[in-house]
Amino acid sequence: MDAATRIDAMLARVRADGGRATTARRAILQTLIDHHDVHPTVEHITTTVQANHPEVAESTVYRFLDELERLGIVEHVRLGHGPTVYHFAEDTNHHHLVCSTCGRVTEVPQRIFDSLSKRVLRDYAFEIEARHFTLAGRCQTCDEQDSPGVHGHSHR
Amino acid sequence: MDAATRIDAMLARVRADGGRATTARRAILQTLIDHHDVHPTVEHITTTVQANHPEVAESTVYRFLDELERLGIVEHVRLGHGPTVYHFAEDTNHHHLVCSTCGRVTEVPQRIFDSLSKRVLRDYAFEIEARHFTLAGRCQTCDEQDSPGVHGHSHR
DNA sequence: CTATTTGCAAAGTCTTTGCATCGGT
DNA sequence: ACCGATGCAAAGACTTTGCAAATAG
Repeated sequence: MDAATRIDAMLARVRADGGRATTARRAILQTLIDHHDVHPTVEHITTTVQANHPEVAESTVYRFLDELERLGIVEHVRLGHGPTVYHFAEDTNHHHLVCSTCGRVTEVPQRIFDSLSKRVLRDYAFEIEARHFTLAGRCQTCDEQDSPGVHGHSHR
Repeated sequence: MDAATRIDAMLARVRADGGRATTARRAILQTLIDHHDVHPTVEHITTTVQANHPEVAESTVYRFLDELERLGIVEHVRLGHGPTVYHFAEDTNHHHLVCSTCGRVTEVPQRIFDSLSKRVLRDYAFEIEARHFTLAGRCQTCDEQDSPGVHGHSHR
């Protein structure tokens, strides 16, 4: 499915909810698609959109992302100390490992979590929200870089 | 180990790092101990401390928590849209399931995550930081309350 | 005594909101 | 035309920082 088609499909859901398909919204969705691999922030999205549509305001991005989240199209995660990052929720068949040193995102399939989810549901009567399976850690590259040091103070 | 002893032990680590044991710091640690089950925010901690020490400023709490985190004594988590919450890092043998509806925290033992961690390390060369194993979801009580609705919009 | 810590206030960062105007349907 | 969306600016929530005074060691 190409980007234009995906955008139309998502805007169809927006309209089904009483929302409208505007230029700014198309551009925001385009940016989300183009940068889906970097978990963009609102600032990142706004700057990118403004390259072609200089008038688009940050508040528009915030408001549309809220709406997309309400519709279940995107999710947000707040890692570390920085601003919130957004990504599509539709990618329901995989989750993310975010390296807390280099920020690289590794995708892992949902099935990795299946047995854990089942066990927690059975033993603790708690249904984990799959979309919050974003886990922090260290990728191999960063781990090798300063493995001599044991503490790994990052001092933010 | 009683609270006074735990506080002394933690202040000993602070002093070993060149820090000092002050009244405000004792009160903050006492509050962290008393409220360890609710993942307190800075505001929560400050208000509690101020009951006995009205002069203690919020900035003091922020600064001391930063230091405790740097020393590996506490960790922070940012869930949903609200402020950062803090908890002891020492509780290394369990993790938290936080209900996104009622906020209740369920503790689960570390071993639940062991096989997942190993698998991710082996297959993806990624070492998950155990302390970020806080997972969101729905507890049974909340799940039963509005199970008829399928979507469960929470509107933040 | 000296270096760290504190309270206070100001500044900073990220996010939300009010409102007149604009634009999609 | 109608009602939702937008830009802008202001306000809000949370956090950090500067600095002189206070205090631990």
